Amino acid sequence: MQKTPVLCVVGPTASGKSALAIKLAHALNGEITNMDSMQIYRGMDIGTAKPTLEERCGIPHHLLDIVSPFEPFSVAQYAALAEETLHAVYARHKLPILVGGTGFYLRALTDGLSLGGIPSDPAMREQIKASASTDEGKQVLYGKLIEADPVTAAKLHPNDLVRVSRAMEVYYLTGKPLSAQNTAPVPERPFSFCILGTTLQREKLYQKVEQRIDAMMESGLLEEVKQLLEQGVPPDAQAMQGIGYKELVPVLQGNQPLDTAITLLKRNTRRYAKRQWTWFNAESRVRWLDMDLPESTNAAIQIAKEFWSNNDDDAKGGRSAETLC
RNA sequence: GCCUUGGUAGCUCAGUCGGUAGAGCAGGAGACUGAAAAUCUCCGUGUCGGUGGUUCGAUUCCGCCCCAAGGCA
Repeated sequence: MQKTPVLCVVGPTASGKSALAIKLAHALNGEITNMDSMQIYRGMDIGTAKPTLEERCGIPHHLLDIVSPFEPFSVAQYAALAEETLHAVYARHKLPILVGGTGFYLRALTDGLSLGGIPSDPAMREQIKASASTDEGKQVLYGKLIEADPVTAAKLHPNDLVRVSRAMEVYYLTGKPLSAQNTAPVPERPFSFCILGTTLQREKLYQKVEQRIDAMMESGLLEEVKQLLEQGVPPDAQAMQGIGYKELVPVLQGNQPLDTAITLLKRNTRRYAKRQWTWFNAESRVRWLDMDLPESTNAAIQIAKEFWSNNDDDAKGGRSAETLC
């Protein structure tokens, strides 16, 4: 079976993924699919640095604005939607370009995580969360996991409430431990990936992060957060845990001075970038490009062209990078 | 010019009744199977301002010098 070629652009936040992706799409007749866990949400534009219509330059962008900020969302949902989208783009003889900084989503696609088919249960989560609201509660919960699923428990730290909770959730829902769920071998992937990583020197990236956040504030990030709250999006909604949102909510509630919140926002973004580096550095297939070097864009286009022509006989040369809007 | 108080980790500071030092923040490294921008783990050597002296031994006590803040002229 013919595999669907997928060009990926990954990397830490503010390293120039979106801009590079748009150039690649132009040069290679591609369409972009979002791989960012926050840009999927509607009404969250400034804080997620979602490319504006103008920035999209007429390139079709998929999987942006597909979820209401009231709704939770998961990797499994993402993987299903993304697979469908990537195949559909390819069926149109366009190059599918996957862009975003969510490493977990990438892995779900590249490795075909056997996610087990047990969706989350909000009520169950609520209950588990309540039971673990204290330190003792956490210990008790972890103790239960040791009994129910020692294999998973051994892999998790007792403090990692999110994962301990999920393991218990699966156990309560199915009566079977999480570690016994995903035993089927992962089928071969219907995709062939070429992964480009955009990066910058650390200091330069951190500088760009600062500038970007100042620019976001000027563009009305506070107003955006305010609107979400006014629409009734609860502050503990999954969407509101995004960087830029969770820091500004207390400001609007009058519990935090704005300058403190901005300092926190910048720090959290730096730490996020660091986590993204950690994730993508561990992914050996990534071909890194220093976006501070002017030749990187053309190098990316070269790599992409080669990849595209090796994977699709119909690959027609698109326009050159210089003819952008 | 004189007096006072400081000068210890990138920052704010603690401490050593003389046996070469430690918190918070910042930062660094890592993990990650349906919350992933989430969640979690681990990581603290620095001419203790400089220089002489006392001492077996000084970052700690004493002298002088430099720097900073405040006060008096």
